[in-house]
Amino acid sequence: MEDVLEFEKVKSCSKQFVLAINDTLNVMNGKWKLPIIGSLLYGKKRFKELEREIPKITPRMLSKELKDLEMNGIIKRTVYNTIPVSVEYELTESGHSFQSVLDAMLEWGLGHRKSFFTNFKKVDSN
Amino acid sequence: MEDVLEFEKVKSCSKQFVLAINDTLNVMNGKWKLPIIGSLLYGKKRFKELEREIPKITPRMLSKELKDLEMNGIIKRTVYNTIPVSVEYELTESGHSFQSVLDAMLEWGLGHRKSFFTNFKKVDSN
DNA sequence: TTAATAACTATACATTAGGATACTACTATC
DNA sequence: GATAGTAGTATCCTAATGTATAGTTATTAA
Repeated sequence: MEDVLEFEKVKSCSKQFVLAINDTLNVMNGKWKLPIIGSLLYGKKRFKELEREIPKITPRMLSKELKDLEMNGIIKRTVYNTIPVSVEYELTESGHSFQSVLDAMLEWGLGHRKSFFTNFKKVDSN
Repeated sequence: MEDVLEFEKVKSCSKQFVLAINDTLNVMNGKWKLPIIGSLLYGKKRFKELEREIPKITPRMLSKELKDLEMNGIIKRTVYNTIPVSVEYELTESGHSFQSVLDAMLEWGLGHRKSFFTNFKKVDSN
């Protein structure tokens, strides 16, 4: 309830509006962030597991994007003193809640595909 | 109802999942698409109006991004036979419905900022 | 006739993102 | 001793993205 009020309040305040949306944009920007988040939604993973699960990603890119996501508080990195060391990556609470954005994107994307391929393409071929 | 079912159905089908999310990502990708969509949410605008409303955008970028958005069925371009010609840009239905994605991004962004500046930063300064 | 506005386009340049490839340190296994 | 696995780094290079600046066509207003 309180959150809905705050949400409505902020929609009219463009500075905060822009900052919050920009934060969200930064979290997903680039070619690899969403695949990484998507993969971690199903549980914690190690570096090599992610590398295998995400087709065509190079270790350089994976390493860079993981650092980015960690700095933004989306994932948590844990090092275990095994020999050799193993490292696990998992989503933070914020990271998990990001699924709501993915859901909105999925829903809009599906609706848009539908209307795009019916309305627009037909008009185009006249 | 039907849409919710379809939504759930598709979440388990990763190919469509990825395509739809990628569509959504493409719509907002780049530095200028969201500012343009944001500006058009408040009503139709002409080229020069957009140029004035969006700080630092160059006509080259504005022109390019408008074409992109038009091709993707997000905005509609109308030319009027005034002298000299005037051109108006407005969101399509799909374009307007994109606000749901922006709302999700805003809501997540606000929540994330909150938890980021309380939890994370405090832990960081220990 | 010079300037201003609308709606762009053209050219050249700079920056950034991402890709290819090879390498490190450590250990275990064949 | 060679190979493989883990978790990455280091370099170099190209392609995509964005910026700066100027020019175009047409018309009206001073």
